[in-house]
Amino acid sequence: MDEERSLNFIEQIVENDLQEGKNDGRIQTRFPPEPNGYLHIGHVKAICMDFGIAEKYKGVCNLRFDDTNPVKEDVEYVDSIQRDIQWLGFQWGNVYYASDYFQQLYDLAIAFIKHGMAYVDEQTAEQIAEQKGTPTEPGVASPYRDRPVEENLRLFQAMQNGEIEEGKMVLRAKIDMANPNMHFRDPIMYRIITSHPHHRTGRKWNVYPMYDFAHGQSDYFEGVTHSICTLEFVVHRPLYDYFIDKMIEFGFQRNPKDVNDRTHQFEFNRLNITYTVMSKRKMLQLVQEGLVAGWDDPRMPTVCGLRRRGYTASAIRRFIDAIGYTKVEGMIDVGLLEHTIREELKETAPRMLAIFDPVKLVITNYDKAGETIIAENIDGKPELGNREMPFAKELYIERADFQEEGNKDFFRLSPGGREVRLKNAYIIQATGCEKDAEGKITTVYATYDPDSKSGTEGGNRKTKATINWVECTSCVDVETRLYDRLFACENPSAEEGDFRDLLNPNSLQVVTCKAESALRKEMKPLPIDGGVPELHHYQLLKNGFFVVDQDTTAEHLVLNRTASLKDNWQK
RNA sequence: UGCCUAAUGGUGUAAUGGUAGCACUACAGAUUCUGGUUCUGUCUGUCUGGGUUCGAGUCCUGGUUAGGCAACCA
Repeated sequence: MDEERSLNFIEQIVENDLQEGKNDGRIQTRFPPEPNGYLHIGHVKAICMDFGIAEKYKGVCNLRFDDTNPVKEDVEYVDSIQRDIQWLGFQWGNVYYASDYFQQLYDLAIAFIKHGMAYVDEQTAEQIAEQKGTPTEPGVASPYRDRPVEENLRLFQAMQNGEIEEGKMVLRAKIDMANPNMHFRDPIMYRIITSHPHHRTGRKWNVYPMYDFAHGQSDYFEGVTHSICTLEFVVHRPLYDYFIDKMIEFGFQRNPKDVNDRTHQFEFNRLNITYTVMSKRKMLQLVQEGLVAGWDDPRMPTVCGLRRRGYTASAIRRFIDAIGYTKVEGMIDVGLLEHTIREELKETAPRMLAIFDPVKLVITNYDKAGETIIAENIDGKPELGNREMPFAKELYIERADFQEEGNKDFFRLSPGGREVRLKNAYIIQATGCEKDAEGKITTVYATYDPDSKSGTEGGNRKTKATINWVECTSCVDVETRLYDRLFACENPSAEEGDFRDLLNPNSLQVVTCKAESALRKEMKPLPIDGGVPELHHYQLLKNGFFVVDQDTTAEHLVLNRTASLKDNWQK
């Protein structure tokens, strides 16, 4: 019997609403990104919530682009957002745009004016900000606050007709300049934008609604029942409700039979992860200043970055599932994200041998030619197939696997020391080494036991260590990009000063290693599936999980390290 | 000197008035043809004062601390 997983607080609200028969048992959510950047893992948390609730309670989740600010938005982002959501494995009901509602919102604004609840303000942005007061002091009224309705109507129409210069006038809701909630101090409903065409409506509109005058109404027009967002919008909720109340009052009611058929906003905690930044502004800066290679740089917390790093959609979703939803603003250890991808890849990623810091090993008593070893892709999982490994007298091994002077804590090769297994092959024993003029070891010598081959009866002998090797003539050079955390400190956003000074200088290390010949099959351009390069994962034994990078060509194989293996052998 | 949120091991999250549990991390031991994995075990927690109750992490109340709110951004 499975332990019943407890509901998060949003699911509890939804189940209560369902029990009470709200909205006729209808569940509708939406994911409302602004198309002004690439999706990051913080968005994924929202996506899993919005789509997850709809899926779980047999409702629908629509994708709505909140495209009310043409200055910052672009179709490029519309496309990438859709691609990323689909890659994550979610399916929306419809694609909507806030710009679909520009006419309705304009009509609604006219209604506000006619009811004496909105006015055109001609002050500068600075003057308006100044009059807003502070959280502890009330604001003061604009001199234009009591303009006659007809004048407001005329001026607002002039704004839309393009007769007024950008920045010269705004439409404000007439609410309460002394309200303890700053958002109620006559919030701006509309501003003029003529400098940029809208990516969908072109030059049709010269006035554009602000978030607070667009978001709730858009939810309402669509029939959203649960409008779920992050905690920083808690203070907006009263205004969200206010505008919808007025809209119903003014006869813009969606379902005339039922005043309770309406949307409510709920808020959960935003995702913060150690050693990274999640702000679009900072991420944009990293990209534009070339501090990372692009939005899909494998160090970036973007969906495309994580994907290029080798994170699978299922691992990302399991991570989101593991961290949960609450109202506590916390900081998630990036180690948990790494744990989820290791958990998956350890079951699925074929193993390969590669040598990162090679030294030649000569097996002095080996004289066979053309020997090939058959190795399982994953030990103990024959169903995942096997591969061929050429074996010969001369191999490369890791420099760190040989010590001229061993000790009891060192399990690997040293002259006269322990017997050591060559992975999937023979047991050897070091006999000595050769050095160059600087004293650097150039060759290690060993003898092997011909009866100790893996898989044979004589091969059952235990050794304390097993080491990596590749055969010298067949191995292939592979560029590996070894990634580490982007920032050197846990919470870059909390530090004083410029966040760029906190970058980890060693977040990318490029090393060419010698990998076993089986990896040659990857030396071709990566197939593209649905606009997204396919992910081919490997574990380079003892080194970590790697994924084939899209820079790979027929001549040049590039592997990104997704995550290292845990290493308890440090001292 | 405002309004709004919140506070459970190092981190994240459960417990919905009735045994403070799970995951990650850390540490120890066992296993292992990866010093990985796996298994076993250990450490560590209800912000604080008062109240209600047979019983409070949970309810009430005072405090403390942290975060959000003063864009013609979303």
